[in-house]
Amino acid sequence: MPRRPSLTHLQLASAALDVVDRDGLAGLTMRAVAAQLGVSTMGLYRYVQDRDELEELVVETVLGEIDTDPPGPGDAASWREQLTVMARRLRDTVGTHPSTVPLALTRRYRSTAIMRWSETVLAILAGAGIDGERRVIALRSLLAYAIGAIQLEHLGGPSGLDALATVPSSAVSSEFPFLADSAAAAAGVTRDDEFVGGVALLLDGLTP
Amino acid sequence: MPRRPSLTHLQLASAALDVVDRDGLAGLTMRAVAAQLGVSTMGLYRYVQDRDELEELVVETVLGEIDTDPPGPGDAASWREQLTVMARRLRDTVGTHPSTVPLALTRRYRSTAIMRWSETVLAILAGAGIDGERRVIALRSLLAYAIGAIQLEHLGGPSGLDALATVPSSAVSSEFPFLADSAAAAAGVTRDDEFVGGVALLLDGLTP
DNA sequence: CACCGTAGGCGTACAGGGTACGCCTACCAG
DNA sequence: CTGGTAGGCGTACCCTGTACGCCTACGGTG
Repeated sequence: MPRRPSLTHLQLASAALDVVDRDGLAGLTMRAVAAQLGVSTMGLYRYVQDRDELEELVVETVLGEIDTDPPGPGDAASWREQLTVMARRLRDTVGTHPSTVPLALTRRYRSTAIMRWSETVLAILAGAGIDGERRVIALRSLLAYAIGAIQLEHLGGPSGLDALATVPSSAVSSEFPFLADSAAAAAGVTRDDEFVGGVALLLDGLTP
Repeated sequence: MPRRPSLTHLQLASAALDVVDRDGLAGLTMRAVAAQLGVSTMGLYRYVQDRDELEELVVETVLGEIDTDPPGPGDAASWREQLTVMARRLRDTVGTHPSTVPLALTRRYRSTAIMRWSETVLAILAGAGIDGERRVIALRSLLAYAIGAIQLEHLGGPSGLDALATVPSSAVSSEFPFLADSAAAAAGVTRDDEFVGGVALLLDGLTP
């Protein structure tokens, strides 16, 4: 069995991640990644079937950085706090590589990292006495909320709140009075407040 | 001012939407849309700056189909029911064109359709006596949840619940016991239950 | 130590894709 | 009838992803 492979999947993934972080998602090209590695373009196809598989690798790498250990009772006493920590970890980790957000969230992925995250969340929910279908819905809701919130945060809030806060044109104000009003109120809400606030709503809903 | 434009933006948009619904997102090509309209490829650039703008047009068309009239008291008496109706409308409309989901959710859009939706939601929230920053967070949370849920639904649940439900391999079961258990419980939960269940959690959180 | 089969490595080439550019042509004012 | 204006589009270019086939390094065998 002559000639060992000279690259590892991990090298591939982090090279690709470097490219994305530097040149944005549009810059993620087989040629660019190959150049980053000092390898010929086609060399990549030794390690990856497809450009698709390369993207999957990037996503897995990013998601793999999520700390999925159960939050120790030291860090967070109540299950509410523990779930908040988990949600934050997901958001903060993905937020470290903003350009990969569309990738991570659009891709049809069956990520083991997300499965580990889900497993820990389910364990916390179980500890809170939430079971059966109720627990299924809780997990999906938390995940759905986190995904959507990350997206809104990084792709420019389509609610228009941010934009309206900076440019409250009177035309907009008259057609969307509530939106204009909310834009003003939104000025006092940080991204973090917003994210954690939404998590709190869900958790309130879970609390009997 | 000789020669009127022979196409309207609406024609462009619906041709593009036809292409997407037929050939999937990958089939959305300047050439394909042009062919659909019986026009030369470059003809499209009379109406659209960019492929990007074409995609925006598609997104706006889909989102424009959302009914953003306030749900009449006839349809839904309580504000909870009204908000549920609004969330459902968003989800159901986007679900009509599944291929556009990555587009609608990935794109950095400042959609007037979403603004109209937001305005109506804010009005309902105001009617429920929810004001100020609390209302901002409520809107963002509902929107974030809806976006994430739509995504999970159409891009293959990354929680793996669906996959696990059909293939509960023992290896997975032992490594992810809670996930395996939840997969079984998930079998009894329909997509609709799941979506509305998450909305209910948020609304419970909003109810004092 | 020579050799050769095997499997990794990569250069070339091609089929799409987006779009810049410039000519052609239909229309309307005079 | 005619000239100018602005829409319409064919051509051509560059940039992707990737199929294909040669080249080369290695390690077991004689």
